[in-house]
Amino acid sequence: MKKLPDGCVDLIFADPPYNLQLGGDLTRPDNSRVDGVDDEWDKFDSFRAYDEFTRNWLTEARRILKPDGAIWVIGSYHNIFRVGTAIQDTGFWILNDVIWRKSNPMPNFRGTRLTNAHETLIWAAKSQKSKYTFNYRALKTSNDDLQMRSDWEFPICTGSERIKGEDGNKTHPTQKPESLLFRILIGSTKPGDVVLDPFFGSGTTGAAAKYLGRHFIGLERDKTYIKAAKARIAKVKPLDDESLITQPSPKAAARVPFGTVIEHKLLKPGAKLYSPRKNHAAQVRADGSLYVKEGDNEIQGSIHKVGAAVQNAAACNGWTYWHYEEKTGLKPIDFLRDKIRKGMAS
Amino acid sequence: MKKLPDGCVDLIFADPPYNLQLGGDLTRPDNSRVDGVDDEWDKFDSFRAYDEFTRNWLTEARRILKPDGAIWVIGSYHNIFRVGTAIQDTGFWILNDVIWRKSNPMPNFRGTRLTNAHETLIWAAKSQKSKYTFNYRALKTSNDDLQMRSDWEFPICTGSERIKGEDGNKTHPTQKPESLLFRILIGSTKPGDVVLDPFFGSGTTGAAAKYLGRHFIGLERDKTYIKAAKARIAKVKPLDDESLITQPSPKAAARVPFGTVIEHKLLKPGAKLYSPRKNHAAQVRADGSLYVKEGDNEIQGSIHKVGAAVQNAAACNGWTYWHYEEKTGLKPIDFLRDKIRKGMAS
DNA sequence: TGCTAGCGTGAATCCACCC
DNA sequence: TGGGTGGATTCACGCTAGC
Repeated sequence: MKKLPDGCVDLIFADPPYNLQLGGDLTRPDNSRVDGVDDEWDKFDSFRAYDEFTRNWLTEARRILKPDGAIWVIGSYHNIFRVGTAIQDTGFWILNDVIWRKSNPMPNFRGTRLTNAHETLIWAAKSQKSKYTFNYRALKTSNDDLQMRSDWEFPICTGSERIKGEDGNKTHPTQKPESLLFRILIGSTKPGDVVLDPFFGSGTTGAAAKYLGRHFIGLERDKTYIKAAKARIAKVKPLDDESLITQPSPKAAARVPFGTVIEHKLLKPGAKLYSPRKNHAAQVRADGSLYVKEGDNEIQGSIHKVGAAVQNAAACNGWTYWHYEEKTGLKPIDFLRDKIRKGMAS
Repeated sequence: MKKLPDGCVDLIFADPPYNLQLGGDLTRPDNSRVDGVDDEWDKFDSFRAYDEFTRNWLTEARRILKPDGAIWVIGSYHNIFRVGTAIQDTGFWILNDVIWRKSNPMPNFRGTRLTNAHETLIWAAKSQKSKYTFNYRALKTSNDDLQMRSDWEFPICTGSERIKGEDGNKTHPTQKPESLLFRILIGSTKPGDVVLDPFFGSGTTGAAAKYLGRHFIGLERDKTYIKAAKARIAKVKPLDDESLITQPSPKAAARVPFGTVIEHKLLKPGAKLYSPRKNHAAQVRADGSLYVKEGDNEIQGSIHKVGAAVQNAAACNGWTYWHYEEKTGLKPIDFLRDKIRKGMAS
């Protein structure tokens, strides 16, 4: 990185080590072992050591950037706050933080915390005065003519996109999806721009850059990664100039869990719900569970579980089974979900 | 804040200011006045002052927390990286970062950046050792029986919930939605817990806490805000106790050793237990141990140890692994434990 | 060839209590 | 306080084997 001249690249994308601090082994409920990140390159002695590492590469990165250049950095809660602080301290000007919402994250197997379902990206210009590249129209068009938001949904990198060695194991533990890099490059570079990735890894940045007609420089220490990245990028066929348009992904209806209905106060805790024929009644609790007492039998759980239990059925769609009382009669709680979907609830 | 004693609150929710006007003119370390023309110095001093402010209140917050207490802090990219770094440096242990996805964010009118459609929350325990409160079941139930993720969608605070002055203008610039606080309190406090909000503002924390049967302490300098918050909270009607019961964790249930099942004669010594696919069989002994003989291999021990051994697994939950035979087919012995817990066994 | 059930796996700071 | 043990704990999706 030190060998590169001042002001020679338009954009930097960086996926630095996250400084994860994992304990012992983690197993899934089926006793299989989770293959975590235990590589040497992710080990730092302290926050201070990580901060020094971060400031060093960010300072070099800023030197190499053109005056109107910009940087993207990705991370998780383990490191992103330290990276963000260093970005501000080294003179970059933050433009947005962007959330990559994973459509298929790994669950929290022990039920000890929330499912870690996102990663954070920081987009920053070299300085407050930089006239950074932002292809507003392109992103808006690809988003069904709505302004592109700061939260992006993509699946994690799996299947045939994921690079595997001869042994069938993943070559790189943290390969990023190309779709993520596509959007970044489409939104913040022009064709012909030079993109630098100082933590090249499996070469996702290079593959996306070549595909989209951008030049790239990739820096990487590990020879296995370099070899895999070279082979991968060699296979990429650049798009012709006219095809550099992204396709919007059709979105399914937003999922609205029952707890949301209570959080919106469309139903209050303590409210009564009824089965269609009113032969079963349940009480709503603050946490979004239902409670039924019939004789000596007490049941509690989700609207679906409790609905199934009172009917002695294997499964039940609580949204259509449970009803609330209105002047005009019973209405299914699905009606309330619909209100939220349509934005009719404040 | 300095007046509160050590270790007196269970949870802290903080929405710190991120404007850099912290009162008084900024001065350099050498006491010379900051010249507004010198951007770099200005920026540096601003960040330094903000960091000092942040570290001060976080240190006090940590002192006031009980050993097993936790903190939530909300912010945007202007300040959250500095806050997150300070949280780590003052000894808190980050549990999750959570994204509040705004369903109706303010658009970016000039089209110069992405629509800023989210804010970031950090959830951290007082220390790595803290046994923080996490109502896993409650959140999972309210999320239609799926683990709660780290990205939450709520609308911004508008309409009748938004507090307005006599002039019709909003009283507080960044009033948070009660639904957000609702989920935080349901997920990470118990009824009767004490919640502190050191930047009380319009009192959303107090309103949600009172509604959910939690005590609260609110700190605020601005008299207008105090008055508005008091009036607001006075109107809140607390929920009744029954609605506040949340889905209990199985861990909280009384422990029933396997021997008890035999003592209750729900299983007799000598009875046979089977694995789910009936490929392993074990014999129940009077002392509550199991015995398995497969070829020359003899295994004995607890239901868990023997279950793990026959599967060659590191661990096993014997209650769900071993089944007994009934007319209708195999049933897990967990069913018998449930009978005892419910007092249905003689 | 087509469909399905079952298996594998992903940047993870992943247990609690008793003695 | 450290070791032993009871026993709680998973979502989405791609691939494969089998019918």
